Amino acid sequence: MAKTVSVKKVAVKECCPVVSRILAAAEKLFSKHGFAAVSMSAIAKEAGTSKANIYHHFRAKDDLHQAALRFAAESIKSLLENVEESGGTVSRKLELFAQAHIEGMHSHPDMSRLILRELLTDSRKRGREIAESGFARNFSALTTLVRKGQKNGELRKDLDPAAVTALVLAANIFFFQNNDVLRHYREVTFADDPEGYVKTVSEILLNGIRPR
Amino acid sequence: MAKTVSVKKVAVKECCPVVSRILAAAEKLFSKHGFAAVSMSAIAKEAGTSKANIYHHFRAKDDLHQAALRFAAESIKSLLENVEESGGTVSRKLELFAQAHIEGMHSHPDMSRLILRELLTDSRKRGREIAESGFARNFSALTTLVRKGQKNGELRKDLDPAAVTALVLAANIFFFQNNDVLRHYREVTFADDPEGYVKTVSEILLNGIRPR
DNA sequence: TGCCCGACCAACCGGCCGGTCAGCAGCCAT
DNA sequence: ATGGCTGCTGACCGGCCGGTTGGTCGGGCA
Repeated sequence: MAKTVSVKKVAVKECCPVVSRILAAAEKLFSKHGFAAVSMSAIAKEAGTSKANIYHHFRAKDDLHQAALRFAAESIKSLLENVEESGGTVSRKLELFAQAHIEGMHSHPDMSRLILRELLTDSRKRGREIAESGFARNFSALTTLVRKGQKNGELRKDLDPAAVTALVLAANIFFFQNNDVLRHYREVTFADDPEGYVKTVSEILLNGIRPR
Repeated sequence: MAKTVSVKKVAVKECCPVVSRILAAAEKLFSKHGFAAVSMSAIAKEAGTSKANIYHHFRAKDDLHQAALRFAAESIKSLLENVEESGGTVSRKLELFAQAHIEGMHSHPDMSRLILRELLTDSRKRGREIAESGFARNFSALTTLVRKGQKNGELRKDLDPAAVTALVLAANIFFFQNNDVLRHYREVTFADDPEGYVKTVSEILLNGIRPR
């Protein structure tokens, strides 16, 4: 009866159809409106079940949020795995990573938004570490790749690899988060063309905006 | 008695001390926890007044949120005004803008977070346009600057000016939003040094990460 | 002095919140 | 048939929510 906050299910993935429906509903609503703005009734309605049934499968609202977050984070495998084995220059790998990263966010917008939202929420919050873990995986993999490029002379050695990594991720996350806003600026033509955006950004990062 | 949703005060700035205290409290709490997660009682407590008194000055919770947002957005003057008259190359001006931009966010974190939070919230929402307006001002001023640099040959002409602008803003906003997360990555050394971060980023953007 | 008006507040309202619980339909083993 | 087990539900709870109300207080003004 103690107020334990441990997570009920370890492998929560697909024990039964209603659970994954609940998780999908939670993911969708939490990512769109935020944790506090979504009621359990709303989630139940979206999942096509009853509120009590959610409490049959999850201990509390916070547990459900954690589970949805964990489920989303699990699905983010290291994007560099496929890229690494593709052969080619580090520059090329960087662009491929960026391409895969932005495409991944685009095809799983709810998951991505859920994680990003948690990332920039108040620290100290439970679940923050889950969001961070997925983020950290990509960050450190990218940094390693940059270091390799510096070692073999393909990239400048006088730059902080973490700063390069931050720039690549920043460009992608910015595009994903602010797409709706950017879309109706007349200066912006790339809002519906993530691939073109990544190409331009890669070109800028690799060769700079000053003429060579 | 009609359910009008117009804003009560046009110049809401400092009609009386308690109003600005309420606005400051709203700005702080909304930016930290989000609209739905903050109760009027909490704002009243933070502002050192009563909930009823807030409703004496603002029609509804949403009105208060709007007012706080408007107040924050008003204070964002075009950061390029001072930069423009500084003379110097376009490259230098770009770096100065970035420096001023990140410093502005750093010294008014609540305002910045409030606006950024609103920016990435569900479209259709009232108040989104307020957040967009401040964003748009900086975006289009920066784009103009980039165009000027392209015209006088200082910057490459084959790059989309909006993409360059997006990259500059992305780098800064990413740094500001994710600072707490980045801080405890061992690869990251620039978390407490925004000036150094901007310098590195500017160098990358101007000259690229490939050796010349 | 008397009065008026805006700033302010304690107490309250209906309603929705997260969370609980007794019990029901179906199904399998006995 | 029957008793228990599982997956699930409608009805309900106390509490907090956004918002209202009736009224106090104090300074300008006649």
